[in-house]
Amino acid sequence: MALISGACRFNLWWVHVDWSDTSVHRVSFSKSGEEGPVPPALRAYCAGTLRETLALKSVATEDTAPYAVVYRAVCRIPYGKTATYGDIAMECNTSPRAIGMAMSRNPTPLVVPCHRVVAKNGLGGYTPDVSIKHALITMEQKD
DNA sequence: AACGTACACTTAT
DNA sequence: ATAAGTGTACGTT
Repeated sequence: MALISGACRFNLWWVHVDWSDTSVHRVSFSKSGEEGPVPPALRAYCAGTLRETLALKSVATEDTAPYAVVYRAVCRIPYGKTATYGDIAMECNTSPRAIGMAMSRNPTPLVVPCHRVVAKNGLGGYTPDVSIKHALITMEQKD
């Protein structure tokens, strides 16, 4: 199976996706890009027409992946809602710091909705830019 | 309100 | 094998 590389636009950003027909391998953001093939569900999500958690498989949730357990817990966060690092940590029987590390190393943002994980007191951080996180949360919470 | 420490885990030396 | 870093949380000052 060949890897497909494509991109679609979200807000003011481009979402680059490396994926096969069955699972997503890598998702990244940049300010410029070119239209290309992306999973239909992901495209719909970026367009704001898919109002639920992506059901795509990600390499991040494979059993062999380091933070698989954490990523699965993150996927459990319902669309439009958020959880704190502490919440996830409790679910995984781990510490908030491990969650932060897992999120920062998340190979597939969006597919694993790490943007729904926020700090207890506010937004928390995000790479490459918190504005993406904010835009995503805003989009999910708007009617 | 600010500071320090503890939490679990990964990556680099 | 050891040390330090990480998008935190909580208790104490």
